[in-house]
Amino acid sequence: MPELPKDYDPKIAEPKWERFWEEQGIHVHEPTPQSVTIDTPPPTVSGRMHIGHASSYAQQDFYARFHRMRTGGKVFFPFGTDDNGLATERLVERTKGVKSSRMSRKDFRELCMQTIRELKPEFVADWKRIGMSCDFSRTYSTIDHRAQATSQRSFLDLFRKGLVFRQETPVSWCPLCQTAIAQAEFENVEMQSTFNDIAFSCEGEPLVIATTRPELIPAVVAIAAHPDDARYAGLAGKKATVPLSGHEVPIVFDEKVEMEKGTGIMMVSTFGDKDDVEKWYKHSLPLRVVFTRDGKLNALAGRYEGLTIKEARKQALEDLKAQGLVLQSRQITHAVNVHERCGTEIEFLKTPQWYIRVLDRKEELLEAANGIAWHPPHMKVRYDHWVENLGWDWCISRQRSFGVPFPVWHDKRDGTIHVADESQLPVDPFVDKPSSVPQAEWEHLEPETDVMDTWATSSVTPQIALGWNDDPERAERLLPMTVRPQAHDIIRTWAFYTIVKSLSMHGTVPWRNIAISGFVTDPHGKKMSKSKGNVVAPQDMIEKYSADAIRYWAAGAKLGDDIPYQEKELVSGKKTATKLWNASRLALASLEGYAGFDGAHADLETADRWLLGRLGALVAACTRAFEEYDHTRAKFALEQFFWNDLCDNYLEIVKGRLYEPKQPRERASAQFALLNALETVLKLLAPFMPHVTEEIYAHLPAADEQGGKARSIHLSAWPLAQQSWRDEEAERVGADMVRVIEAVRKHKSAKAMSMGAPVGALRVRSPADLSAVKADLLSVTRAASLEWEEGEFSVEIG
RNA sequence: GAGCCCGUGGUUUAGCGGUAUAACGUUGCCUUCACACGGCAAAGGUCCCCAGUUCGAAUCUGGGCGGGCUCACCA
Repeated sequence: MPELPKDYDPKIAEPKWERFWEEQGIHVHEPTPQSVTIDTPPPTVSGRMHIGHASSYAQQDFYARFHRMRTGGKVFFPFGTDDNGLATERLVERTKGVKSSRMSRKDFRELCMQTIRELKPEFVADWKRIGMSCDFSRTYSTIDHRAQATSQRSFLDLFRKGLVFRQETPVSWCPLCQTAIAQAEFENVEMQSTFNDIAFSCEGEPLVIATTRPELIPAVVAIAAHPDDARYAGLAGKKATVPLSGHEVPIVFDEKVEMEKGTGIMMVSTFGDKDDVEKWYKHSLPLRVVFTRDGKLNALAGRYEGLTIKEARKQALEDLKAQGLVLQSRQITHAVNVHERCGTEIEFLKTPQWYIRVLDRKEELLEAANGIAWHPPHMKVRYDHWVENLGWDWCISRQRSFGVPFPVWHDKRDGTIHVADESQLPVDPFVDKPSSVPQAEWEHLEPETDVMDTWATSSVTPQIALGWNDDPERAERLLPMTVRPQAHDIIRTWAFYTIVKSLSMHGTVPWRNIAISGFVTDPHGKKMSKSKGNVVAPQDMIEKYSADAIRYWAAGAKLGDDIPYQEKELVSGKKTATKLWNASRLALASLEGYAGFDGAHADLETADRWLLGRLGALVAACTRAFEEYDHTRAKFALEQFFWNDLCDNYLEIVKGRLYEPKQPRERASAQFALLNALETVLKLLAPFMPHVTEEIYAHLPAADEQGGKARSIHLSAWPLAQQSWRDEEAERVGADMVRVIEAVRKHKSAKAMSMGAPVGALRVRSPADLSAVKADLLSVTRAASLEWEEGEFSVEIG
């Protein structure tokens, strides 16, 4: 019998098994329509993995490993990294000390590619090191050729369906990043601001308007009041004169003006915010743009030209004060939309952009979400809410350089748009030419300079992973995928955009299930962030406690629930692994000479049938929990069984029969139950603790696995919930037996006796007949004798 | 301003109609015979508050209070 060494060292064993899995291709799987397919989130290459990643990816891996065992290896679990777009540009600028604006597009793109190549191996290593069972042999990047081709093909598909359009319209703009951004990239920040009452004039009469943005006064195109506001009814048809610049603007009436706010009458400029944009459209107002793309003021702003928005704000206010036009100023705190990546206040700029239609498809998008099972169900509300409140179509163009290029050229002569042919993807319009256009015409073409939003590509992760670009029909047979695991912060982006794309491209939802994980917070439930300095490096924790311990901790967090991170909680995973190791050591050592139990289930000793009955219930509970994405319930049930039933009670009960059997048969009975329990517990625990269970599994006797032992526990068959193991009578007897053991322990503890110390005669009364387990009870309690009679439970110890 | 989630011993948490689960921590005892990274035992809870439904509520309903998250508010 293969003996287990005394100690288990995860520092050696874990990397060893990770190499084994990879070398043996344990997780490699070519998907078929019967496969369980997982739309793994590609993490953004950014330094290193953090503890939040560790926990949410561990949770995904639980399902992958469970289903892999259940389906005999038919789990498609791809891995990719997201490494294009603004986040990557910023990473490259930071680590290389460069500015993209000072480099050529070509050089910057090359530097980005090179930087990713440098950082990626170490970055991906962290994912392997927490035991992710992804198929790393097909790791993709959202900027590699296949991803670019897939993204471009998706664009062409939508373009040909009329779901993509190009329009010059006011768009949310980040003056720092100098690009358009989408609604989903807004972040709200409370800011201090000054609300100023400014005197405009109307036919010689003062007209007081409150604003926080005096620098926008030169951009004012109208004054607006509520149609029901009696104070301003008389202004109908009149013109107001704008201070500083002196131009005249019409007075319009609009229900959206709040009468109670400020002075009840407001200026409309092009553009201060979303409402200005709305009024501009609604009242067909002229355009007076005072900003440039980099957030400075232009010639139309007169003497403010060249100042930044903030400088101009200050200067304009001073000028107005000097002219006595500021009647009142008060400090207020108000919410301002900023760009989530850089914190810069968002402006609106009329520029040509590419959009995907979503606004007129809200119904369809809401309906689609009903076709996906949300885990937990309440997370769907966030999606619904987002869709209901969409204010813009999805702007997918970015005025940046490191992204997937649009497969588009413009004809200089008449602006005609030419797109690439599907067969030539991926294309870079700076380098390639559209095959549909005769060569003679190429000189008239100029490339589309914008690149796509990173979400325009990460929204096709199912298609990238399933190889849709190479074989669309096959990929479509594999859709929808089984599950999308992701965190709740990107429901409005990643989940939403993926649904938009899949509906548009294939007319189906991208996945049948979506499993939303929570966040790891600091011990007080606050978000972790670099700025708060409360981030935790999982690498250190792996070193200290093992990857299995971190995974075990992550298994304690329900889907959707945030987990407060407390280092001490990693201890329990480590202890569980050690306990498992030691229990296995005992079990394997006591299997010496075991050649199977020759008999039917009913021939097993009662205590053994009790254990197997409990085990059967455990298997059923764990299986159902995993099927329902409720890993915490599986963990809880396992923990109970393993520590209480198996270790504390059963192992103590059968030691006598294992070490000093009165007859070989009672020993074989215990060995049968013990081996089954051990093997089953290992398998049920394998999704949570893949390394230590693999190490122990390798030492299990080969003969006892039905159908032979698998190469890896992770390819072994998930245990069946054996109905034949359930045994009501044995479970009733077992329960009372445990009560007797507890009573004796309590007695010994009260007398300060060792648990191994002998006691005198036991007189036991209990509802269940304990005569069948008398020998086991005498052995575990070390009692001199035992007398049993039926009755209300009681134990007397002589 | 709106929505969603949560509120159980010092901390984290299970249960979700019959007064409560476990871990960590605390205290005491126990080391030949898998494990002191262990075992046993003890102390510690008006299950946020109020009202209702019910024979009975931590569990259901309504209303508060507190925390977290999300969306809106940007003149």
